[in-house]
Order: sequence, then structure tokens, then C-alpha cells
Amino acid sequence: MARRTKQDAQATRELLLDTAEQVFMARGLSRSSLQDIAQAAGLTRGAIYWHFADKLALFEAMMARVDLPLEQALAADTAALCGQACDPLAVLRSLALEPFALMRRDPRAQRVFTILMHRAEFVGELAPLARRQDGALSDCVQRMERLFQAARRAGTLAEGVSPRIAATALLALIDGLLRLCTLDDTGGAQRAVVPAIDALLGGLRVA
Amino acid sequence: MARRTKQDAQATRELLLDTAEQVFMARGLSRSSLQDIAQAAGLTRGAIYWHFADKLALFEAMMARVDLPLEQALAADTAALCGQACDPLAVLRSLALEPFALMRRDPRAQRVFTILMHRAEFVGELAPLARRQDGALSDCVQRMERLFQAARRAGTLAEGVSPRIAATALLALIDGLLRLCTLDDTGGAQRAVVPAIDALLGGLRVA
DNA sequence: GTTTACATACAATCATGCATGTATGTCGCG
DNA sequence: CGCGACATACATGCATGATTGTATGTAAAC
Repeated sequence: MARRTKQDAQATRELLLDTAEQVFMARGLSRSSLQDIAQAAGLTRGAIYWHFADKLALFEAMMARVDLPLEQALAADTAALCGQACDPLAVLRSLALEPFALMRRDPRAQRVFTILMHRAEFVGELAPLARRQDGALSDCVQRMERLFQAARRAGTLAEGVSPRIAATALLALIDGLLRLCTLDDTGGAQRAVVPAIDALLGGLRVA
Repeated sequence: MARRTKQDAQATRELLLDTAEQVFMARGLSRSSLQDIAQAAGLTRGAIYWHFADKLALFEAMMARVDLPLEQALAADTAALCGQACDPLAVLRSLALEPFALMRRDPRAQRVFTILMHRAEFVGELAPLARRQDGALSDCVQRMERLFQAARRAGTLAEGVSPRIAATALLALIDGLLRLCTLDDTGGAQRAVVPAIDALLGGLRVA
């Protein structure tokens, strides 16, 4: 095959990313060779090495397609809801539900979440990615912590629990629910998302 | 080197399992070669192939050292606490805290949990292991679901939420907390364990 | 004509599984 | 109680396949 136009090349890049998603999902990150991905895409490794430096760069690009929109959506939501000066716990509820809404409306996000949760070993060469992921997590905790602080000032957060602890608890619940949702395909876990988050926030609210 | 006595061989086996734990922890399951493990243990691959069929069998044996005691502890706890006919939600609280207690008192369990959560891709040849893990999980959910049913009969479970949903929510929280605890070494997540579980159970209790 | 967007070819590195070597424990036998 | 004979608990060596990175070829776009 020969050279295509720039749009074609961009389409090839997206095809590689889409295919990588599915191959990573099916065989796991480490067991997926670049040969597997290229073949599944109907191309050769040459195409991959043209568009990406190596497997790590390919994986990073794949994550970026989902991570960045999610973080933007979270930031936008926070700003919009905080502007209305409503109950901070209500804002937290919306934020907590956002990743699950994203998963439902975007199968690409669902695949990437599944890969992150169950199909990758974040160690060695992937350690920097893990640290970036951790950074996003602690950012998330900090944002939620501020909202819990606001709830404390508004008098809606229970006495005994610190905002930091509350934020960590909520993050853990979201993480666990995401793990369960990406684990079982029956959708049994999805039905527990809203009740679980409501129960936790209810338990964190003043009696 | 030459043949050792049977106790020596057993010690070698344990040494290989201990070493595998640390190597898997450091480099991840797929990036750890049997050569790595043997060398770290001061032995050769021959020793590994003598004691275990392959890497999968080694990994399975490593998990069994932690999984089986945990499940036994959980079953024993359930029986003991249920025998006292106290509040089912209190029993659930004890059960939920058990894995974290195990992690604190057994660094081996902590390493294995970390490997399970962050250092392995449960797909392909590891899929049967994932399914066994899922089985244990759904067993856990069923056990918790029965306790929530008891709470419903005792009138302590909130009206709106089904026992199944409540059990799934609690499992998700435990899973997420375990993930956070095995992720950060600062111990910040550990301080959130008890408040988080109490908050969720509080939110699931009648007002 | 030059650059782009790939395909193809090649060399090097590993990890695995197995086959074989080997020294020592263990046990039966006289 | 000594002494083969066999089994055990590894170490070593080798063949094979898989994967990676890179170097080079090539046809079309610009």
C-alpha cells in the first residue's frame, strides 16, 4: 500500500487506537503484541511505528482520548454546579455519578476503564502512567475534599468525619463500583451505583 | 548443589513463593520471568520447574496461601457472630473490616492483594483464576445479601434498598478501599476504612 | 523531486519448555 | 551394619518461538 492523504492518515491513526482498545481488552496489555494490533487493524507494525513511538505511546494516546474529556467534564460540572450555590453534597453526588454516565454513553470509555482496571500492570515502564493516574486521583480527592469542607461550613456534613476522610471514602466507593461495573457484563453492578452513592452520602450527612 | 532433605525442599518451595511475591510485586506478573524469580531466590529455573508446573501454577500456589485462610476466617467470623444473634449490620461491619485487619497483620496478604489489584492482567490463561476470584466475590455478595435480608427482617435495613443492592454496594466499597490501601503507601487510605464502612452502613440503616 | 505513510526485511534479545546431567538422600538386602 | 540401586531435588544446556526496534523499500501526494 502507498501513501494516503492526511485525512486518511488520521483515520488510520484512529483505527489503530480503536483496534488497540479491543485487542488490549481481549488479551490484556502485556500479552498484546504490536503484531496482534496491526493484524487486527488490517495493517502492519510499520503503520504503528509510524504513528507512535512504541506500545507505551500508543497506550497513552488511547487513554488520552478518554481521560481528557472526562476531566474536562468533571471540571465543567463542578464549576456549573458550584455556581448555583446549592448543597455541596448534591454537587458531590453529580460528580460521583459522572464517570458512570460517561461509561453508559461511550463504549470507548467503558473499554478504556476496563483496561485500566483489569487489563494492565502499572509497574516498571507503566509506572509514570500510574503516577499520572494517581495525580488525577488525588486531584479528584482534593476537589471532593473542598466540597466536603463547604458542606461542613454549610452544616450538612456529619460531625465525626473529616472532609479528607469523607472524600477518600467517596473516591473508594466510586473506584469499587467502577471495578464491579467493568467486571460483570450482566449489569447487576450498575443498578447498585445510585443507591450506593446515595447511601454513603446519606451516612455522611448530619442525622 | 545436590539433593536436600524433605524439609529443605519444603523450605525451598516456600522461599520460591516468597520470592515470587516480591518479584511480582516489583515488576508485575507478566514482566516477571521465571529466571528473575529464580535468580532473586538464589536458585535456578530448574528449582521452579521441579516444584511448579509453570508460572501459572506458581502464581496459583502463591494466592492460595492467602486466599484460603481469608475465606476460612470470613466463614468462621460469620458463624461466630451469627450465633450470637446480634444485629446483622454489626456482623456485616465485622466482615467488611476483616480483609483490612488481615492486611495489617500479614504483610504477605498485603503483597498478594496488591498483586491482585494492580500487578496482574486477568485474561487469557489467567481467566480461570479471574473466574475463581469472581466466584469468591459472588459468594461474598451472597453471604452479605443474606445478612442484609436478616437486617430487613429485623427492621434495621432502610426501606428503599434491596438486600442484593446493599450487598453489592458494600462489596464495591470494600473493593475500592482495598484498591486505595494497596495503592498508596502513606497509609492515608487506611484511616478512611472504618469511617467509610460506618457511613455506608449508616446510610443503609433506617433513619 | 521531495516528503509522507506506510510495508517489508532483518538482527538481536528473551522467555519458555524440555532434555539431560548430577550429587545426594533413602531404602532394601545380605 | 555396609552397600548398591533407585528416587529426589535441583542445575545446566539447548532448541524454539515470540517480540521488539530499526533499517530499508516504495508508491503516491504535494
